[in-house]
Amino acid sequence: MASETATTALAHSALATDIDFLAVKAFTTGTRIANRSLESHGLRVRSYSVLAITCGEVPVTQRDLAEFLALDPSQIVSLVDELESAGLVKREVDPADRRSRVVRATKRGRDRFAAARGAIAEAERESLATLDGAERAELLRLLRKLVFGPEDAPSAGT
Amino acid sequence: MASETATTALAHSALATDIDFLAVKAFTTGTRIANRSLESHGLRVRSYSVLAITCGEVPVTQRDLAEFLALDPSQIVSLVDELESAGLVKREVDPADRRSRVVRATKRGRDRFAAARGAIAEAERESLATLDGAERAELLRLLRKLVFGPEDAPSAGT
DNA sequence: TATTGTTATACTCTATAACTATA
DNA sequence: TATAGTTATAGAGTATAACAATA
Repeated sequence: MASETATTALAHSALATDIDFLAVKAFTTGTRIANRSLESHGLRVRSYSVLAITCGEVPVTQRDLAEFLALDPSQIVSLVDELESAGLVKREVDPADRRSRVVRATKRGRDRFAAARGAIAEAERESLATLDGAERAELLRLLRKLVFGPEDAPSAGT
Repeated sequence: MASETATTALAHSALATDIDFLAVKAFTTGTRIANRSLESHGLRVRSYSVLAITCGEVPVTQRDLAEFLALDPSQIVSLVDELESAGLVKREVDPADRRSRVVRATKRGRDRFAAARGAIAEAERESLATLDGAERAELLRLLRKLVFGPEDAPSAGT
């Protein structure tokens, strides 16, 4: 069977020990699943990410969003445009600095997020099905250290 | 500072415990670094991946490549076109099934791969700098289990 | 002079559908 | 009829550059 040949070839190639390659392979599949799950909520992973952050307690500007999503400010514009025209977030001029726009989720946005969050959790269960609970926890810990750094890593919480 | 606000907001959002989100964030950065490292070798991560596999001992068809890179066969066509016109791989008609093309690295392709592999290793060191050796090993183990499954995972080797 | 948001553009990646040649 | 490879196309993501309003 071709698929057996494929797996064999991959397992014997240099890529089998390339963390970046394996990660991209695993998580592009994860993104695909997540995008399908979000489709019925009118979102994709990127717009979901923006919505999730604006649903938090800390007020954020578009510049803030660009920074930690590691996207160019111009990309944030279209994401916020999209969410705003759907009535999920609104832009507010920052009185302290009238160049800045603080982006906040509306009531409707928070409701949408709550529903979409369930879809994301389900997608994650699917894409991480081969890992047990302890392994997922460890994977989460390693990723947090990668993203937030050794010190800044927020505690895992409850 | 805005960047502190950004990290704080992210750490307090629902995304801080979303494995897929954190993984995508961590490894799109990794891909960016890897692409820059490969630039001087005339490759990108996707063409590097194809080249890496065709440098392995197991002969692979384009269909095989599509399968384990999780790309559409039509995307493989342009990747192989690109590598072939650079003289790094060549297509051979499979005598057993003349529909299939076996893709093999040329001598030049293997040399290029050897050089590029060093660049990839360097990029990986950079993108995983916050993890120590044991953590990288564990991350690799978890990713292999995700990609190859619990049984098919090739042994980590030396 | 520097920064926030915006518009514009080009290139890469992702996702499908249809076609050809072989089986 | 089914499969391997190919061509074509449209939409999403990535990367830059330039501009207006504000600091």
